[in-house]
Amino acid sequence: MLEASETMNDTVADAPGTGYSEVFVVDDQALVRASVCALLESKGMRVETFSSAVDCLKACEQHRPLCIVCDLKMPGMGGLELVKTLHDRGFFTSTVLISAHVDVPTTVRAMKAGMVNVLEKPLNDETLCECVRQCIEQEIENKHLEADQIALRAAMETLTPREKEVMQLVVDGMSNKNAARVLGVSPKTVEKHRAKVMLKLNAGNVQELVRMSYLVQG
Amino acid sequence: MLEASETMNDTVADAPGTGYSEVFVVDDQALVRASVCALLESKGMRVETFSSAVDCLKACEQHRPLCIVCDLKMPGMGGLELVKTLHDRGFFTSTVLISAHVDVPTTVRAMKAGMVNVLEKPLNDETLCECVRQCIEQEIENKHLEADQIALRAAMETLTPREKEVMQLVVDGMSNKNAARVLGVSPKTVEKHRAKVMLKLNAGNVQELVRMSYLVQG
DNA sequence: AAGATTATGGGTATTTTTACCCATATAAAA
DNA sequence: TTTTATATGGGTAAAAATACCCATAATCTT
Repeated sequence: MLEASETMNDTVADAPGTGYSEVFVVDDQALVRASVCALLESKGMRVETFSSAVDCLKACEQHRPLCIVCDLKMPGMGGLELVKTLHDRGFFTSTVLISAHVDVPTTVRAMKAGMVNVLEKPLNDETLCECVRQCIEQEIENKHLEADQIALRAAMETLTPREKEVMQLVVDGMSNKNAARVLGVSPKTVEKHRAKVMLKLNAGNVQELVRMSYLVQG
Repeated sequence: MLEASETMNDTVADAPGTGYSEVFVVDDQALVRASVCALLESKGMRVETFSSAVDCLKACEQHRPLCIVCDLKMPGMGGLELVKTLHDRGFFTSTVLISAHVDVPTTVRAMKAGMVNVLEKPLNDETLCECVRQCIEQEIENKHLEADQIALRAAMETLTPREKEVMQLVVDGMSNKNAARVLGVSPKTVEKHRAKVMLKLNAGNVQELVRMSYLVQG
């Protein structure tokens, strides 16, 4: 059984060794949940189980695992929609789909949706373990990069609407004078906003600002 | 002087209407080749067929199609190795895998190798056509992006070694004064090189320069 | 040998950016 | 109600970038 993870809701620090679950297992069948959980825990992984995709989504809001193992067909939201929803929210956690009777078109759709693997039931224990292990390894690699992105997004959130507008115009290469004309305000005001943006994002020059803008979006 | 009509094959202009084959069909069975070819040609596509992966590879050297339809199992090189080889050579042409008896693990491997779709034999005519049509559409989209990149790379090639150095320092956010100190030259010289870079790359401001730098590399 | 390219440097002037200072008005929060 | 955040604007001065002009020396090409 799982316990002790109710009072914590930090978003970044969930590498191995912090007490957080590394793997989320989502399946409507209690038997599958139990067996997969037991298997992974026997390999030393911290596992949390959910009986539905929505429960998993809620938990992901609080804490991101390093890997998600989910079923294709579940009452309500299925595995495919789960991954799509996570991706829409900016969570690109490696997800493995498991199911009985998977066909080729479904597999293709799953891979296109962003699944890293599709495994058929009955599950081969060794295959699943190896797959999850690889997911976790790769996910830890990505953590540092993502941490930078999260910090940057947080800093961006401190920008006021007007400051965001000015930032976009600056990133697009507009001079303060032209930006002022576009926004219908004095160049002095644009300078003020621009300076505030640089300060809040801790950017030393426009080049950094452009790079930051690229990092969070296209 | 240049003879444009003969040397334009390997770069940009092979969109529909130029007389080149849009689709390459690779299968060791003549019957499959013939039927797939007939089907696609009946939809107005220009098709070229190959009985082996190596023949297809050779043809790709001369001219890149907009889509490749290939079999999984063939004598010699199979469909998976074909795509991998193409990707290794920098050709990311959308490829569709067709085969009888495809299983889920193979499908996963194919998708990871970069296939855009996997279809089972016997083929559904409508499905295959739709799939190829989508590939072509997307590939044409990519052509323009790639064309931009190629043009940019060409422009970058016109930069002298020193200009490239200066450009990198500028993109990294260094002021002319600091760049001059790094290079051990006068700020005036850096200004000169910088101006030349902006002119040669047709960049209106530093922001554009940073974006260009991002477009060609990381 | 003549011309082009590359790399170097200076002078002058304008524009742009940045860093300080000053201020007011409005709406939301304490 | 006072404070805070947001958005607005001005003045001044230094720093940086840009746009022109001028030049020399080495190397490479024709």
